[in-house]
This record gives sequence, C-alpha cells and structure tokens, in this order.
Amino acid sequence: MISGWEGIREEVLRRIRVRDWPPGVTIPTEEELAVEFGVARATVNRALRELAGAGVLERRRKAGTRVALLPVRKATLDIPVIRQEVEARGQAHGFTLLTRTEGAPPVPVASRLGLGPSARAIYLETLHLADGRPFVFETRWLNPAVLPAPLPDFAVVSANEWLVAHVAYETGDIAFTAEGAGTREAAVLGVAEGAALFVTERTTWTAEAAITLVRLAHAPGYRLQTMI
Amino acid sequence: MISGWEGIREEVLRRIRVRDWPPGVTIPTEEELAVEFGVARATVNRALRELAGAGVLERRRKAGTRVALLPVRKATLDIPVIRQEVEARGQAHGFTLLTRTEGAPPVPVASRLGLGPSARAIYLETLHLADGRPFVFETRWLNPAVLPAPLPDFAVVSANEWLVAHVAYETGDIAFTAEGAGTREAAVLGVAEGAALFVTERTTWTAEAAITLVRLAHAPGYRLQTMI
DNA sequence: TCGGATATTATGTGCAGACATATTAGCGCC
DNA sequence: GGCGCTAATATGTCTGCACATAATATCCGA
Repeated sequence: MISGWEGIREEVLRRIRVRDWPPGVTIPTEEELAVEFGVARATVNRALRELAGAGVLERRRKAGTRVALLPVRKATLDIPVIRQEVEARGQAHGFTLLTRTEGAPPVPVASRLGLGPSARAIYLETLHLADGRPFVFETRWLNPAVLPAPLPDFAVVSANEWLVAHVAYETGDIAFTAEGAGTREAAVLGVAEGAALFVTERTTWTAEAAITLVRLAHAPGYRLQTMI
Repeated sequence: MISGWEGIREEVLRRIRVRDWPPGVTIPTEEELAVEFGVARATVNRALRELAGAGVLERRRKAGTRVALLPVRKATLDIPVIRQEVEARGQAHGFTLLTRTEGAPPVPVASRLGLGPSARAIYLETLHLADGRPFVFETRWLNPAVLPAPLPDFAVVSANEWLVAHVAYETGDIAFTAEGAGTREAAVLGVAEGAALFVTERTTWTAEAAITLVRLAHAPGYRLQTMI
C-alpha cells in the first residue's frame, strides 16, 4: 500500500520508469494525486518537490509538473576533511608542512581571492600522508584579514581542519581537473613528471571576503566516487 | 525582518557563522525557534531540515539539533547529457561512431555489469566533438537484454541521449579519476600519449539489471565545476 | 549498584485549510 | 492579426494542530 511522502515518491518514480508517464508529459496536479492517493496535498507536494530537486521532474507554477525530457542527473559529492577521507579508507592520516611564507600573492591568485595588488597572504604547502605514503599535495593561499587570531601553528594543526572548525561557514566553488604533474608536484608526491594527477581546486568565501584558495593534487590512483 | 523558511535558514546560518552557535552546541528546539521567529513549527522544521541536508546541522530525535563539528560539505554536481554540456559552452556538438561490435565482454566489464561469462554485450566507441574538435572519447558497453527494441542506429543517435530518453530512469554510480592517455585515446583525441585526461566512469542499473557501463575520457582542459 | 521497564521529549510526518505568486490562456480592443 | 489586460490555475508557502517515532532520562525493584 502506498502511504507517506516517500511511498508517493516511489510510486511516481515507478510510473515514470514503466512509462505510464513518459518523458515530457505533464503529470496530474498535486490536487488530483492527493485525491488518488488519499493524502493531503502537502504530502504530494513534498514527494514531487524531492523528485524535482533530483532532476526527475520539472515544475512550473500554473504550467504544472512534467517528466524531465533530458533529465540532468544530480550527483551529490561529499567533501570531507582530508583526515576523515584517509581514515575512511582504513588508513592512518599524517601530514607535513613543507612551506609557510607570507607575501603578496601572484596576480591570478590575488584576483581569484579578490585581494588588492599589495595585499599580503599566507602561503602553505602541506603534504598529506595515508599510511605514510603521499596522498595529497595541498597548496593553499590564506587571506589573513578574515582569519580569527591567534593563528595556530599549521605544522601541528592541518589548515584544512583548523579552518572548518574555526572559520565561519562559507560558500565557495570547487572544480576538478586532470593535470600532468609539474616538477615540484612530481618530487613531492614521488611520481614521474607529467604523471596524470587528479586536482581539486576550491575557493571559499565568507559573506564578504575570500578566505582561502586551495589546490589539492591527489596521488595517482585517486578516485572520487558517488552514487547517483 | 525574518520571515519565511528561507529567511529562517539564513538567520540560523548567520548565527552559526558569527558563532552565536559554535560547532558542537545544541541549538534551541523547533518549538522555541518557532516562538522566537513568530512562525509555525513546520516552517522552522523546513529550514532546519534543509540545513541538515546540506551537512551544516546534525539532527536526532529527542537529542535535538547540533551544529556539525566537522561539516561534511556536500557539493551537487549536474551530470548533463554531453550534447547539452557542449551547447552550454556555446559550442556546436557533433559525434562520430568509431566502433560498434558485439560479443562477450572482458571479465572485469562483465563482472561490473553483473553479466554471466557467456553473456553478449554491445560495445560502442564514440567521439564527441565541440566545434569540430575532440571533446570526449566515449567507450560504452551496453547490456542488450534490458534495452527496448528496436535499437536505433547509434551512428545517427548518440547512445548517451537515446538511453536517457528511452530507458527507464535508473540508479548507478559514478567515479572520476585522472589517467594518462593510452595509445588509442591519444590517437582519437589528438593528444600526446600519457597526457593527463579527466575520466568519468559510470555504471547504471535498472531495478534488476545493469544497463550500461560507460567511460568518458575528456580532452585536456576539461573542468568539472560546481558551487558548494 | 545494576538492569530493565517506563515516561519524557525533540524531531518526523501528516492533515486541512488558506493565501501568495508565477504563468498561462483567453478576451476585448485596436 | 496583434497587443495588452484580466481571469484562471498549479505550484509555493504558511499555519495550527495532531500523532508517530526514536532516543534519552528516570524510576523502581532485585
């Protein structure tokens, strides 16, 4: 028997799967479905809203609800702290701070951080280890203007982890690319120059200013995986 | 003035950001927040539920709602059809079917598709073009047992697109890696052997059986990007 | 003191009704 | 026919209430 908003979600999904409601058609209104399933409209709404969020349905006021023609599948990625990621693989996490400098960042970095030409920033290079082997080479620019004092010793506390615990929740963007290892990356990660590396680049912001720009070059073999 | 569930979501987020509610603490109950904001509990519930879904809050019955200690950030990726992806970049999409064979797939493929050792599968190699230049090299195994007849001419209709339009909505998993271009990939994409390629691997399933296993090797410069 | 039954509590879900809002369809007018 | 206003309509959101469910806290007896 169908009941509850999850039950309705599954039933709607089933009808789409078996092509009772093929791609492109307008499905019955919330009102009609509520009557059919014997529930309140709010319950139908909850189910349809979830499916729209998943990209299976497209909803517009007055126009109604249609089955997506070319559904844009939405995959949700978890972006954990690196330590958690390593530990989730059953390995021991460690890290070494390789470099810590302060100064004016190069122009591309400054512009992506939204900093003026003379602003100073902190630069960190950290190598994360999984069971003692290189896992991720992290290069990070920090905007000291928005960091709460006192700053920790980043050789002891990973910047990655200190930030999520001590700096305001933020927005940002994240990008994934494949790049050949540069000279420095190759040396640090212990791979051949030009080896294919999975690279994550993230910029994070508070409401007003940029916090940090980080580039994670993962050791070969890294897989970013999720369910659809 | 704060009103509506989105307003409440923003206000809660603000309090977390400014550390009125630092990581780890239990925030007031829905009831209390409803009174404070002068709204119904359902409205507070909607706001908090969204934030919990985003990984900012952790909720447990009876225990209450806590600010996540090490928030697992969740990024949502859109997985569009390749044609849409190319057109969204303002380029013209085209594709060429390079290979179409049928036969018993290699063991690793058969096992990931959940096929028996003697089962037959269709193998396609397609090169997708953006403004005439190689964009993605697609290699795909199809399980003909679950495909609706008649099969189209995959030289005319991209398998990618035919599947989303003609096969039941499905679940699956998706993985991203960086790999050096093999001989064939290098030749097809027109890059040097060993060049770093961004690779997407997807397996999709109906409720019962595997539909397809596809590997997309993107031309250098590809960026998978999203907002957090 | 310990273990287990029981009460308490915060969230999860549901209902019926209401109003808001975006968007479309239709109508009238030129 | 084309344009602009108006009415109709489906979804979006909210309220106030209720009961379900899970997890914790408490109490009681051995």
